[in-house]
Amino acid sequence: MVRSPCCNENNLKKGPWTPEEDEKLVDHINKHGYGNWKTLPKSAGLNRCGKSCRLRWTNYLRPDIKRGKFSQEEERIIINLHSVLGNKWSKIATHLPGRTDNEIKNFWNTNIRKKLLQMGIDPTTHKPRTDLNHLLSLSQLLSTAQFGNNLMNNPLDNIALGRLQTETTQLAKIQLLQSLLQVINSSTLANNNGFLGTQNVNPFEGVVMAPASLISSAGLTTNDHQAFSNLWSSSTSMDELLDGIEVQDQGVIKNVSNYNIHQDQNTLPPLVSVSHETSSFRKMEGEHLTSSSPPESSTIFEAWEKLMDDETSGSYWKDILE
DNA sequence: AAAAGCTACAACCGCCAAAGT
DNA sequence: TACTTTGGCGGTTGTAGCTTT
Repeated sequence: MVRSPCCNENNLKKGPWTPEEDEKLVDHINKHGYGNWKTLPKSAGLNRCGKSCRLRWTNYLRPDIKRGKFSQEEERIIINLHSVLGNKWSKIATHLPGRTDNEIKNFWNTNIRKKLLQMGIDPTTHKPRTDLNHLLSLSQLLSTAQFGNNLMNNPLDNIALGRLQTETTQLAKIQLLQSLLQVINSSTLANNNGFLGTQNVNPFEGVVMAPASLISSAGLTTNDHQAFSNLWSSSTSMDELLDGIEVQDQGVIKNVSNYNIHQDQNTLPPLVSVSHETSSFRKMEGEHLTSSSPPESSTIFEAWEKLMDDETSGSYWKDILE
């Protein structure tokens, strides 16, 4: 049986609610409660369907609704719960007093989802994105890097082109690094925002989880993961970090320095503690986090932005862009 | 100053499950 | 047991207000 939408019955009003309608609804519910939504509009003197009244009440007029911006704590809770529950907005809402499922859903779609996508995280699975669009950006930057390198083989090569090549390669190198950071960040986000509260995780878990095509196109081998891990934790500045990465002719990572540490080939790549006493992540996040407190989600989201704001790396970017 | 584009959010739609008859 | 009603949920749309060009 196909039912016609209730709001189409008897030319009932649709669209935005007026203050007068709100007042009628609130007055009626305050006096009589809301036992039957079907009959409520008529007895309240509203030309609306019961469903519309219920939505208006539960999503907007209810006295216990908390309005205003979501706090970072609320944002963290939403991400945590979403990673477990998925798009079960009503269930998520039960953990956030005063917030409605609709409000949380909107907040997710307009804010969190975009942030996760920008970080290279699939908002559905909470894992590094494997879709074509994301990989496309990587392949594009690899092409750019290759373009820069091809100039070197051109007989018309000159000083200007050489400079262009150097800068293009450098930019590609940074962008490759950014892609890696996205993967690493997303892994760290998943680990730290999960319920496990893991203190010691391998930041390269995400790299392992990343699509093989991305890894191979970036020229990363297992040894590179290890080397990059070492380089990452030992670098004290963006320059130092970038200096450790050598880009190959084809624009892929040719070599990552700092192979000297952990060269026991019979062991797995070393875990890098996210306590970050010595890591660049720690440096990026500043000193406001204690090693015992779990990192806030905001710091994960903002990690790259902070890296860009960093005096050294920020000017580095500025130089490149200029 | 105006048009176009973007963002946030209220509201609607259609489906589903539980309760009622 | 079958059918109907009702409430709830998640996806989607419409639009007001803001920002950018």
